Amino acid sequence: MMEYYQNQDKLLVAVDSIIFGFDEGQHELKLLILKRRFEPAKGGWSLMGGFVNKNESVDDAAKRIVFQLTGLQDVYMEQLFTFGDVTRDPGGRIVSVAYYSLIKINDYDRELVKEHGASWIPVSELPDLIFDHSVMVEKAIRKLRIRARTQPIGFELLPEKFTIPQLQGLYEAIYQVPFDKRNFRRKILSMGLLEKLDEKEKESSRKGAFYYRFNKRKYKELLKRGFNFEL
Amino acid sequence: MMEYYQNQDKLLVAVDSIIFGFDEGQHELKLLILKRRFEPAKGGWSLMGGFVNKNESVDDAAKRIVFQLTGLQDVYMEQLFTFGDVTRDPGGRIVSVAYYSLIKINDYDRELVKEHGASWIPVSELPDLIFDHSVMVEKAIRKLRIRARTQPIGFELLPEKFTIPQLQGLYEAIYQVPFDKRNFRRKILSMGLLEKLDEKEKESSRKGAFYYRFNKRKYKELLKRGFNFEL
DNA sequence: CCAAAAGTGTTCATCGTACACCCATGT
DNA sequence: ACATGGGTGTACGATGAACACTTTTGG
Repeated sequence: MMEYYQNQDKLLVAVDSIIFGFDEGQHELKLLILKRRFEPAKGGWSLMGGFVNKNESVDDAAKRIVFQLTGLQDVYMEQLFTFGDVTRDPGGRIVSVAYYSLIKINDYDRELVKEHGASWIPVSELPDLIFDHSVMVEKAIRKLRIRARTQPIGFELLPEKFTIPQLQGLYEAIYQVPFDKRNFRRKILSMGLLEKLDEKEKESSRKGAFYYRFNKRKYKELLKRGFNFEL
Repeated sequence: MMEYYQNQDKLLVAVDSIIFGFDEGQHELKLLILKRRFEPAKGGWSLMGGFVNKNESVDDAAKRIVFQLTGLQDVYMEQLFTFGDVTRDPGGRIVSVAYYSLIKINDYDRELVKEHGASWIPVSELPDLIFDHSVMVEKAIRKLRIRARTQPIGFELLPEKFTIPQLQGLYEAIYQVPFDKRNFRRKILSMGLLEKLDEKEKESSRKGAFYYRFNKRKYKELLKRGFNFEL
């Protein structure tokens, strides 16, 4: 590639990843954070991060970081914000592009997570994080809430087949408030985006709850016609 | 500053600025763009941009860019998105953080704008822009619309005193749809954020329209009590 | 037969939307 | 007196919120 733009400062560009997971059993939204193994701030709780390489897009770097920690590819991931204060990292001048991603909490590679010294922590019990990472997390939660109301991204945190009560539990975990189950069911079904299956989930109740499946095709169709999802 | 993090790639980091202005007379939202004076893509229509210096925050760089072109400080400005594809700029590997800002279209420094070869173009008549700048602009318009409905940022594009019809014209320019004036007036006044003044604006009609002023103090108070603005 | 979660309808208040006429004034 | 934009009220339908009982079935 030709190089124009001489004599300009070059900076370290990093990616930090806010990885949300949902724990069906415990009705909680969790975050994957790790103990830092190097200076500065060695031993502090931190988000998973890494530097963007010269021949790699920032998006790809973010995917790589999540893959390194969880072994997962094709995860829902969205750019959050870029943090560019001069002194945000005492180890050097680093511009950090933060991403958040959603993973099904039972899918990840436990070995990789253990190797990196990472743990799942409920978002309501997070310790202080290094540098500006706590700010990143707060911002991510706010954005996640808006997105979950506005687009059906919450579904990414559940298995392909899920029950209405599970879905409701997920939304309650994201918003930290209880919903009325009649209203919730009516609203979500009235959009016509869920297919009822014949099968029942029988773990969590005697009666059993019917499984549903999200109809992605139909969702895309409706989008084209100006539909907008709103919980 | 100690330098940890050796042997990592450093990249050029740029800021690109999407500068919106509102033309009261013409009921149009305009964008400030310029003809590029250097390679690559010399002569193409471009956003105002520049590189982030080592000892300058990314936010400060964005403010600097807007100041260089318009002579304005303390402008409403918000980070839009970071564009990080490897080949987005054929002149080199550049990560660009895009910002958008709103200015009162009669405030800017005409000399500076002329020096830079910049022009105000209605958003509905934009030419093709270089690189990924058109994508940036589309994204900015989408975000501006959401923000304007959700936060009273539109007010930044009007003088301190404005009339209800002016405000409505602004929103119509942002959304490119007409609103019912009775409903608009009712809704905006029902929030209790506008103070009616005794003075009338007499340019645009025989009868004259009362001036109003946005009450920032009251807005912040309401925000604390969980109020949320929604047009 | 009982505990535990799934599932189901109705009422009411609120809000958004559609809609048409009078007012004030400068020329 | 008339043209121009400013200003006002009401009726109707849609939507969101509150609320309690029946069903199923494993133990």
